Amino acid sequence: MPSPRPSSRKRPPDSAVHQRRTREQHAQERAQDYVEAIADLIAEHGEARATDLAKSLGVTHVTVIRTVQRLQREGLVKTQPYRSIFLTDSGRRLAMQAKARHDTVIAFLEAIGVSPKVARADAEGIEHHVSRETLAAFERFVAAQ
Amino acid sequence: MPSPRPSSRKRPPDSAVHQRRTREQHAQERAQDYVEAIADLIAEHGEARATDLAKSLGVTHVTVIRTVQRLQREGLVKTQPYRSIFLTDSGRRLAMQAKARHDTVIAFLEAIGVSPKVARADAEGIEHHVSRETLAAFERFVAAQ
DNA sequence: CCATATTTGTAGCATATGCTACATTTTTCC
DNA sequence: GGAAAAATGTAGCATATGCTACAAATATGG
Repeated sequence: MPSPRPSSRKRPPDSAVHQRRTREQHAQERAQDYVEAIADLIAEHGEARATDLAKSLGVTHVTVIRTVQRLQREGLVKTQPYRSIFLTDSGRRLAMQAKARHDTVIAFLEAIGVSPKVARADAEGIEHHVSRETLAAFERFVAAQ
Repeated sequence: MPSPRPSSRKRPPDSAVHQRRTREQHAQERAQDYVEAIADLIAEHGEARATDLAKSLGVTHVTVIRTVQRLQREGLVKTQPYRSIFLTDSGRRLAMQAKARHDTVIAFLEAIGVSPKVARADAEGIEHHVSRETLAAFERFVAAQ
């Protein structure tokens, strides 16, 4: 007869599945933040430089350079030494998706009465953890206001 | 006259402040997940063992052992070699706070029409990024249903 | 009581991401 | 045109957190 202990289950408990999913979301999070920040800088200034990205993201230029190199390996950005940073088609798509999610979360939080300032701050983290279903519920709610 | 470039500002841009806050939240996230999982195991089985934590969290027992050692250094848990894992008063308080936030986020998502299954999955990540103000808005919304 | 199974612990590997220090390159300004 | 400032790049440090492999300790069952 099966013991109530999680260790006796064949199927991982939901908590493990959820935790793993959250970690996978974290693994994508940095890339999304970077491509979104790059897209913002390009839209606002025509170009994205490491020094500006560093300021937007609150890290040193070293961290930016390292991470941009990784994103280039992953095909999300394109850059050359001492040149601006550009988004690839993949990177642009990811940036648009991330921004859309970001904006939806902000709109939703404001719709339930959260101040714009706090909504923007909280959205930064929340945006990476909302599933399609939750996002759709947020959109329905905002549309119904 | 101030330049529009972020690099000319004396005050870091909001984006940098938000990003930094999100990273700080991530730094706390693992500790909260662990103490919450430990509290759950103790409540359900009377004790928390590394092997059970590993299954709950979806990682190997090695990762659990390492992280529990860190949490012990941080005063959140107490354990000895080959013994069960216990929460300190600090750890217990953190677990309760984390669980309360977790439960509020789930209740709220369900209240806006998200299925329980998806609500639980999304709450896992969202719970770490909601400020007090946002949580209060969630609670008001749930109470008004 | 002992063999086997399970759990725990260590070693050493990996990636990610943060930093300081310093060197090199580019840009700016006089 | 050249000095100074700013930006970029590398080296090497750090922590966190994931893993496999293997060894040691404990628990279980016959």
